[in-house]
Amino acid sequence: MSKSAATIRDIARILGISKSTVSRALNDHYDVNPETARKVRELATQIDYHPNVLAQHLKQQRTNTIGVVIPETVNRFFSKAIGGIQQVANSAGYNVMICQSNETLATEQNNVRTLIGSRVDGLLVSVSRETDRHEHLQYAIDKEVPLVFFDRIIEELNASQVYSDNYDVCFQGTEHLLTQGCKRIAFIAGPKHLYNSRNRLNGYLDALKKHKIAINESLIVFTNYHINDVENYTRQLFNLRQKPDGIFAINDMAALEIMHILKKRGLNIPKDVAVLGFNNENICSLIEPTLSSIDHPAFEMGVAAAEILLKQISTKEIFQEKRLIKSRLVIRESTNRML
Amino acid sequence: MSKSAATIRDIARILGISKSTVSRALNDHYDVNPETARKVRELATQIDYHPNVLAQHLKQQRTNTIGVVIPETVNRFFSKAIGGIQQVANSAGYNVMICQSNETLATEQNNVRTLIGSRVDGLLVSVSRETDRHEHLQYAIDKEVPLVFFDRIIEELNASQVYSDNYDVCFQGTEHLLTQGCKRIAFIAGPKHLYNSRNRLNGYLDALKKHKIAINESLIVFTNYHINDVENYTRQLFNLRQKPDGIFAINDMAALEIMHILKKRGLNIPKDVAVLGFNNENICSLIEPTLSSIDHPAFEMGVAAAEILLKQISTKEIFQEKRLIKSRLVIRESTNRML
DNA sequence: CTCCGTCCCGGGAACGGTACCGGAATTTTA
DNA sequence: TAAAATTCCGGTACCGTTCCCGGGACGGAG
Repeated sequence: MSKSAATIRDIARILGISKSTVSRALNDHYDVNPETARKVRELATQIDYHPNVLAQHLKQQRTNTIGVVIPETVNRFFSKAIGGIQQVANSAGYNVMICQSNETLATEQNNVRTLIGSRVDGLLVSVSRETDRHEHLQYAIDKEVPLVFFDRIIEELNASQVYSDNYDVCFQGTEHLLTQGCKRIAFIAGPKHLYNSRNRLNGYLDALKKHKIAINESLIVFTNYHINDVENYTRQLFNLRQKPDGIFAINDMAALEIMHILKKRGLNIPKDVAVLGFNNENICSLIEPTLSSIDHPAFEMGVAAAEILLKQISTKEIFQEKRLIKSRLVIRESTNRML
Repeated sequence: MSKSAATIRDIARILGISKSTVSRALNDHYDVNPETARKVRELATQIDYHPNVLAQHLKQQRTNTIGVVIPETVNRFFSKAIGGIQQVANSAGYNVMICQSNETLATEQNNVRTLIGSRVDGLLVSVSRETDRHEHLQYAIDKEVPLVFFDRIIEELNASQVYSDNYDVCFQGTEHLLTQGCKRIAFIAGPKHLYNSRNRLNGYLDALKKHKIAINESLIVFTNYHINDVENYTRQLFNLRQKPDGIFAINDMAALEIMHILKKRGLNIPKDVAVLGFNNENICSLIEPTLSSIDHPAFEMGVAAAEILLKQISTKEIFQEKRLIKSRLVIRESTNRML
């Protein structure tokens, strides 16, 4: 026993029956005497038998595992989404294999390849900020590996997607800043080639248009989600002749750093500058002033993505489902000038 | 081609050679004509052949995968550690399978079982806050699955461990608060049965002893890392006749919430109450006052744990290595009364 | 008594690789 | 020129399952 695990043929040998019978007994199939089935099961627990899943997977050509490719787990949005994914997957008897692209295209390509190589039953992908091409994802589709994008989607590809209404909520957030009296709203945007970034920016732009505010290119900053840029572009923005009186930031951490810098400059938030974040982290309600933000439901998106993927796997059909998970504007002190 | 992937025997059939030769060619073994090897490789890329890793794993009785069990990915300490683990693992050609226990013993037991069932080559574990028994981990040891604990270790078990000097750094942190003039330091501790919690608490207690400060039980709070307790115990602490003038919190989020509550009560930090956090999140330097904290090197611990595990796997030896990763006290405004 | 159906069970072929071993063909050495 | 060594290759067993298929035993119906 000790070293190498017990196999089905050990049970067969000890009981003096064939391994086919043991297999049937263990999988409670028909065509097996209840008495022998009982003996098999008894012996199995006794000698601590556990089926070799590798062999099972090889035989039945599926792994009961879904692969997840995300930019990075330290990003709270994604770590929350993983929670949702795992909840759904585990309760359906699936394992989850997580790969981080570290926000680079090259490792994302690697991840997809190795996951497909590991014969995962399906793929959940949120692309890196660098991903401006997608042969690797097309490859998965060609191989007929079920694929669902979530949050950072590639709209051109024929795959299911779970997305949020970035356009609407940014429109709404910008409008909120306008109603607070902001005239010069800076927008900290993400990389241009990302679908989400474009939608968010368009929401901002259209809100300005609706309210007949001229668009000022110098108030729009394109970042790469790098935290260390923040100081630079904040300085630039506030060296303008026409300084911003409102900022819509790409995420809460950036918003916090911006607020920190502005406070050091002696500016009052929200009186002098209103600041709006994105993601609605816990911290938003713990700082001073409390930070208005966009609630971006990560867990729910993970749940939805996993559900769609599992449906796709079980039905073996290749369909394209698009599910919208709504975001929500949460107003706190940092944009509330009415207090 | 289309549906089912190309196999080694497809190549053999097309080239009119045996599959053994193909196998040798692909694994560039000796005993194969360079010319045939070239033809094999050529055809392999041409028909997009990729070895079936399941079959390989089954044959060679190893999976090139390490299993990781952590409480939860939303905890930034662990998501950072995952980064370190994956860096080491991937560059050594290993895959990583991550499971979350969600801080419960039951799912931790499940995780360990399924990972062992999946025949991972080794296990990296940081136990849940509930884990007060460890048959499931002993089981891994009995099965001779290499096992390395990190951060949240079980000292009684005969396995390698990567830990940090919780005792020292808490001693140091407490002493720092004392030198700032604090007389009544509250300590927000973790669950008593966790090794780390005990060490931290002991560091605090011994620092008080060294400075001949009487220990006041009502200043010690045992929590479960639940954020929602914070308001309760903060209220309790400040309803005491002898209110604390210093707080050593279990993590930065708790510290932030405490500061938030105290500020609403009109208390000045650090003058009235000095606050010390734990983990040294980015946010520490972005809030007001900036938060002193303990730098707890998550990434490095992940790296160290993975390194030890891989060494253990490759040498096939069962040894017990204990590696200390030093933490560091980072002093900022929230505990600096000298300004 | 034969025939047929039901209930169990075993043999063996897969799944897709790897590796040992033996042997044929060719080259080197005595 | 015969013997030995080298080079290259194929056959086959095996990893641990699942599953199809064939068949023996037994009972009831004709």
